[in-house]
Amino acid sequence: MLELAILGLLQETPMHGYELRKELATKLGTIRAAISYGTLYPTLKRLKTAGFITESASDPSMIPPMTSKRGRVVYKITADGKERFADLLAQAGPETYDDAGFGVHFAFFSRTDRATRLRILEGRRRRIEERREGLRDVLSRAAGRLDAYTLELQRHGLDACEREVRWLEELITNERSGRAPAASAGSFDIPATEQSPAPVSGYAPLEKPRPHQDRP
Amino acid sequence: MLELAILGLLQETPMHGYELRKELATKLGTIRAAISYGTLYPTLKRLKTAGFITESASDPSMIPPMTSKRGRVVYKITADGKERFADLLAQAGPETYDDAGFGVHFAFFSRTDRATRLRILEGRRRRIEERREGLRDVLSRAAGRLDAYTLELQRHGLDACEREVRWLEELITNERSGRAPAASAGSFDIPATEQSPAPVSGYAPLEKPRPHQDRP
DNA sequence: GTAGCGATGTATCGGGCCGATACATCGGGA
DNA sequence: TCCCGATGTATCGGCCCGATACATCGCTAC
Repeated sequence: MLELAILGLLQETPMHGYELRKELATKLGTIRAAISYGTLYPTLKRLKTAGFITESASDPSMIPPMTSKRGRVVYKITADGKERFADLLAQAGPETYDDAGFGVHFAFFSRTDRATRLRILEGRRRRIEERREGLRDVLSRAAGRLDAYTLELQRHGLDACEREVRWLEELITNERSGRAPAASAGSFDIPATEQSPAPVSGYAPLEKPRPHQDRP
Repeated sequence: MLELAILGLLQETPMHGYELRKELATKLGTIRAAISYGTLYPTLKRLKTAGFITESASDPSMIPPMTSKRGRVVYKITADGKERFADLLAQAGPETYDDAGFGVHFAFFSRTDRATRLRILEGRRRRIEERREGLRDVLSRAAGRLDAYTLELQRHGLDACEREVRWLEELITNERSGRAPAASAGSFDIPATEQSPAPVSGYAPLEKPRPHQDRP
């Protein structure tokens, strides 16, 4: 799952590890607070071995800091990596519908075609509905066997499930009618670039590629 | 974290692995769908090595099935294990406040004294508030840099945070005023045993110990 | 001026947890 | 009778995390 996220970010612009972690944190802040380096670096190594990314020392012309010793390493996606990213984006296994997997896929929906978006949203809805039914069963059947705190936990979980199903329903409706996802709480507006044609989906904006500056 | 949950369930009644997994699933259904055997059995082995539980073949008088070969293994908590459980319940590290850790602790709140309950609820609230602030920062500062789907994800996450903070606030208020946690959505009532004095908290009920029957 | 501190930066290690898999028995329906 | 689903125990490879180590840079405080 992390593989998809890394490939997705590197598709926008090359980066070094530290930067990648920060971008990951802001893009996936809802899913996972901050990715650990103990995960990030081994994953990068794996991706490099698989030929999906290349690592290169940041070109010396751009470094005022880091005189020598151990320079920072800039990671860059390869053609194979882009292909891999597209594959991962489109294919949906069971792990696509758990909390982490769905979050990552959703975060890259602007690079996903509408059919896939709908498939994933519906798969996720199904998953949450199952969880919801499980909780309802427990609450109705096993209520007498559980203490008040456990019951309160289940109730809160059930509530969250119902809320998420409604959210997904709304998103699905929007997708079908071809509208952008900016449904609720309209206090933040969408950048004007949104109207310009985007590579895959036709309306969702890419991040404007910050030019990977080392120092301004 | 799983260690705490297993010890907690075995405190109620001895069980074998399969049963344990099912109980875990209903008690922690909100936290984690179902614990994997690839986690459960190694953990049980670890607990046994540490002396917190003992494993014994289910007594042959109770087995119509499983003629011989490989009988089921019944796990039982030891005195050390009970002590360990109490320790884990009371002490609160950083991992106590993440999603999984908090959920497990909360599920055993009926065996936790009120001071600890309050400490944990407040720690969790703090944690969620931090996440919430992070999301607000992203939404206000980096809004222009992110696409509409990513923004929608953050908005939904922020919403969930705010909701959870309110829930925690309610629980904290209840704790301070000495009320039971059955606040919202009162369609399920609390078993009558609740009035009887419980070991630690004074009012929250233990599960009624099902007599661990193999076949009725 | 210089000492320290926080941000930037790369990397490894042990351990927890997961999904896939293997193996074995039992009851019941096709 | 035969197979399927539930019950049951167990291992293996792999992902991911927290802790830890090490090194540099820029700023502030003394």
